[in-house]
Amino acid sequence: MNDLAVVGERRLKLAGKRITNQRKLVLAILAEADGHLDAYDIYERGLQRDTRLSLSTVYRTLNILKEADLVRELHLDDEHHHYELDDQDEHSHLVCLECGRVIEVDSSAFAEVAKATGEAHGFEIASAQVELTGLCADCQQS
Amino acid sequence: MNDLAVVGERRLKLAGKRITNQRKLVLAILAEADGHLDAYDIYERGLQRDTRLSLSTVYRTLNILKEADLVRELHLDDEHHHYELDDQDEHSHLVCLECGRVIEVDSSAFAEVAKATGEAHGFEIASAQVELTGLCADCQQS
DNA sequence: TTAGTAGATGCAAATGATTTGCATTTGCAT
DNA sequence: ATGCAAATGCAAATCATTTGCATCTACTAA
Repeated sequence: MNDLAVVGERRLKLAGKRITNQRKLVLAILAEADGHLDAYDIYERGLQRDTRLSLSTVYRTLNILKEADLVRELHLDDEHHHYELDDQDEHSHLVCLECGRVIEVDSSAFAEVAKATGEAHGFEIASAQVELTGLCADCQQS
Repeated sequence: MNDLAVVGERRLKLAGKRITNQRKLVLAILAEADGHLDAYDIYERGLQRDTRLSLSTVYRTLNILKEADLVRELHLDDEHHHYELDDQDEHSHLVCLECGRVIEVDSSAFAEVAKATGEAHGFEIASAQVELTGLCADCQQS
């Protein structure tokens, strides 16, 4: 099992939550994935390992993980949400309008600007969501 | 009628769309508002001026305006979308986690970083959505 | 200016993601 | 090991958004 999942369990317990098989499963899937899964993706992958998993539990678990700041909810498109473990390392998403490909890019530069922007308005920034859309290299040739 | 609404009508016509009373109404409401309306807000305000307006038309109109790059769809929370006229001037949103207040801030600095980030990955950036969350000055005192 | 028509609208029903009520199961503290 | 509050599965409920269809209307061509 991935380190990130272990950390997740620790933090869940700390938040007074029980460590159930389903929660371990969701955490493990999120930790193994390279990111951007939606609830149904997680449900499908989870079912392959344990038939004792329902879509509602996936949603409930995601909400708990979100509240515990263990996962981030992304708005990559407006169909449904996507989720990824919040591993604290600064990155944002580049979404190709043509092929839908999503790549992660370092975004420490954005974080700095965010902090400065917040300060200028008396805000204490908790998080910055940056979603960039455009055309990827491949799709620019059409 | 606001300049922005006039520009909107011109661009709608250019896109081969008809200028109907309902579309004028939605544009006018968006132009007058200081931003961040959701579909229902627009519907309610519209009804006060013209009973001939349905919620579906508001949604259909918003989608058309979105495709014509006349409005931006925001993801300020995960309840529903918010919309604002895309007046081309660079700004992003600061959302207070406590009171929900939303303020607009200049974001040309983000735009620059976005462009550079895109270039570094062969992407041609079309738009950058930046949503910052945190605690506003007032709410920090609690 | 007017008639014809494709495009737009209203209404109600459909959709689809997410949430919830409730009976049953299961972590985990004692 | 035991008990009970928390978690789960299922199906039904929600709620934002979309869509089918009959009716209406903006705009084009005569």
